[in-house]
Amino acid sequence: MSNKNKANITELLRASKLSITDTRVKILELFMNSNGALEHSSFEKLAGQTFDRVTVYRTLQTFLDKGIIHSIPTTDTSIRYALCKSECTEHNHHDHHVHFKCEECGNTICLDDTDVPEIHLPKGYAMHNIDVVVSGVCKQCK
Amino acid sequence: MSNKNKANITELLRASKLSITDTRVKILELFMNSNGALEHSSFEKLAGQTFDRVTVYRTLQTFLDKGIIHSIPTTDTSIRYALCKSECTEHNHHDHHVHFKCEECGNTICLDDTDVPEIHLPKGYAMHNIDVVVSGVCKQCK
DNA sequence: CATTGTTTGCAACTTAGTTGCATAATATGA
DNA sequence: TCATATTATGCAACTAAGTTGCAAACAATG
Ligand SMILES: [Mn+2]
Ligand SMILES: [Mn+2]
Ligand SMILES: [Zn+2]
Ligand SMILES: [Zn+2]
Repeated sequence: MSNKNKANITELLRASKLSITDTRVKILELFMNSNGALEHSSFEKLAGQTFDRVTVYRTLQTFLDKGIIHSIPTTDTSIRYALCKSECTEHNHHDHHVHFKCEECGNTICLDDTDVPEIHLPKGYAMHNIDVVVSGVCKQCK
Repeated sequence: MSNKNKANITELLRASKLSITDTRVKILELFMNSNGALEHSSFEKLAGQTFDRVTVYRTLQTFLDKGIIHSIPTTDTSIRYALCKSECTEHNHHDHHVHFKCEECGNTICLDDTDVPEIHLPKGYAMHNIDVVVSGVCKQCK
């Protein structure tokens, strides 16, 4: 982990008015060093260090609340989490990108450059958020 | 439950080469009488009758395998299930519709007439399935 | 209606997620 | 830098979710 990233993390936490703790820094490092979305179990067995399950749950919830990470829906029992872009704030998320889950390697990634197309709901429905999850085979697994 | 629906259910099970059992019929009745997607807990505490949790899990899995129902992804721990349209078969699902989850009433419904728009993935990705889940406020809750 | 294969329910288990509370760590400002 | 107030963490104990093996019950078939 570079010093640059360490500084980023500190800044990110400060900007969200969160105190800078070991767990939070380590979990953010993990996010930054991974190129896919992470599921809950990834955090407990992290690099020698063990984090209490409860702390991980609470940390992820805090990050969600603050708009630091977003969650990606699944039909199995493993919700995934990924870092939000810097434009996301506590009350205004901008995660309008598509998520891709590879059926081969199981990896889930954010396709940041693939826009979510417009959806026209029937009359009477108010839209707050759209989640698009595409499954298939990824670049690497082809 | 009308006789017509009972006949439909029997036919549906037979078409999928599944034997006609109490649990399967009751769970399909529940689907047909509900206008939203159902989560797992809905099935256990059904109308006086109690179903074993294990049986419910196995029945839903069987229905998924046979293309009788489809699952709707969530970011909480309550995957929802809904009946497939008749065109769905074991190896060829046609669930290209949008799902809507109301943040007020919690209800999840299939917007059967709202098509999933085309998505253009980056080069190298093969698409098998698209899930679109919109959250917001539904007709009734407005 | 007897036989065969499938489905169910139970027990026992694993994994996931929650809550309360005492202790430890962080932020702040004197 | 240090004392204090505030917040985060870890532990214990719990509830909920999901899985597996196996014996008994049931449905399909001729
Ligand atoms: Mn994402
Ligand atoms: Mn649907
Ligand atoms: Zn892959
Ligand atoms: Zn509603």
